[in-house]
Amino acid sequence: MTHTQAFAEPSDLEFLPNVCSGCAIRNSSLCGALTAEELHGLNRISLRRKLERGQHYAIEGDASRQFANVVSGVAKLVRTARDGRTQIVGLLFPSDFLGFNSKVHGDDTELYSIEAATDLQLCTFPREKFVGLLSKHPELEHRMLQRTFDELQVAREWMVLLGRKTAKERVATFLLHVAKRMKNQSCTAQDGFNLPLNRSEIADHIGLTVETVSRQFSQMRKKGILEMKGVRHVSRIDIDGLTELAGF
Amino acid sequence: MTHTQAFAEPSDLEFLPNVCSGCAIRNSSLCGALTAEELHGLNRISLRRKLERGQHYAIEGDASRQFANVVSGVAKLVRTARDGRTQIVGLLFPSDFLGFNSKVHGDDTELYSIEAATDLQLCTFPREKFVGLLSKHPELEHRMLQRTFDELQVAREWMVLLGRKTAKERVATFLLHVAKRMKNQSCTAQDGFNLPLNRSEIADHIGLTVETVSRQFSQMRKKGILEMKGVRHVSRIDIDGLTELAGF
DNA sequence: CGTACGGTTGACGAGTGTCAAGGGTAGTGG
DNA sequence: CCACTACCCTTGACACTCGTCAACCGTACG
Repeated sequence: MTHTQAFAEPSDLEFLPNVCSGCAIRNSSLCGALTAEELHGLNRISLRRKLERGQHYAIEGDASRQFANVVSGVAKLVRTARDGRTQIVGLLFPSDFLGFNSKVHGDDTELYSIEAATDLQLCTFPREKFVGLLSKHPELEHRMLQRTFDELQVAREWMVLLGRKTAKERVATFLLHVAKRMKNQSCTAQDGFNLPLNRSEIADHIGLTVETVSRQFSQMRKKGILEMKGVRHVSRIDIDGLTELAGF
Repeated sequence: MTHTQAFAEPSDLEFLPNVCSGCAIRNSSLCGALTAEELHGLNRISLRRKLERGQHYAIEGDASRQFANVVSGVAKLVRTARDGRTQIVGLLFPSDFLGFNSKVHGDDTELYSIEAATDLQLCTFPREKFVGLLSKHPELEHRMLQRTFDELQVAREWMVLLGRKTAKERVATFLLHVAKRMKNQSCTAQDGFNLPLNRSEIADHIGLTVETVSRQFSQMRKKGILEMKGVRHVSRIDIDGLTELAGF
């Protein structure tokens, strides 16, 4: 653990590659494990990519050729059945990493579709190059491991939600979870946040129908636990009230 | 990637520590990343531990001080609510690793109870020593990463099950999953396998009630998709039939 | 201004949970 | 070896939450 994980000092900034130097997730993402010189190397093989809400970045079953960091916006991991049932198995927020869906080596197929839930900016790199970096930088692999544990942790909490919680508990848990992740980023804590998913996507994430989600929102608004401006913007939530409702 | 991952050759065997040399999971577990000499080191700090069905290895909220490999038997990761609702968020089969529930470093508390679902043999090591090994052996960390991805993958498939599948689909998926994992190990493929969970535990794993699980078992037996000898032993399953029922 | 899409609300129904009773089975002790 | 007990499993009757279907509303956009 000899590696520096320090936040970029002003003196460091001038040495960062152009793209990386202004990057909002420079330190919170995996890249935080890399020195300025190493970032230069990564920057040469990386490509910024913008997607609009609803666009697909990858499709379930396709070969996966790229890795990426989420720079801004929210992406969703989606599994869809032939009969139309869908489940969102993960949300990716800024500084989250995507593309490692199963095996680290080998030509893999995507296990889930990756879609832009909101307008999205990604920083992508070719698969092989990144795997090469991994084996050269133990600290990078270490961060990756840590991140994967965190994702596993989130997935298991979601198993509890999907397996045992009531509709009300699910919506409360969802709101708390999103609030936590949205406030960690650019959005100022004061003025609430925009939901990264519409009602139908929320339903697909917490295992309900649109109608049930909508009804729960209405009830919570009526009780004053939740205040909204429009259908997407949450202007205030009662954290304690929601925590009470969230169960477990 | 200079490290050998070769299966133990006869000539290697004499150099293995006593306990490790006869270990059923020597190569399939994380230990497969270590050389004979390294295993000697690990063996000195490791401790075999046996638990009977129902015993707790760790309790949710306690500090976690050990890591362990499952040598034989099946362990379950359990979350229980104050009102009694419980969800099993993971099953650990032989060669699976346990104890890394969130942070790699730091004094962590267990996020789930770990219980012996069947009679269980573990190979345990103190937390700090193992973390030390990790940083000295990139190959070990690499395997760990791979394994964690696999677990994440399983967790997400389970999210699909818990979020969107019907009772029948859940039971079918569960049977296929368990059959696959049980047959990979000692049990001879011919004569079926014993279910590692009772009906109530199965219910807690797939998000149903005991009664619903029982009814689905009965229906499948009636249809001839499932044959059992006693309540625990599955003597035959119709893989294609179950795959059909499993959905998605 | 019209259209399309997403959101909300209501009426109703289905699938699963709840409650209750009875049957098997394994383990224990006489 | 049998009987007793406790626990697990199974089955049935009924209830309830959430899903389905349908209508309507609001907003965004052409």
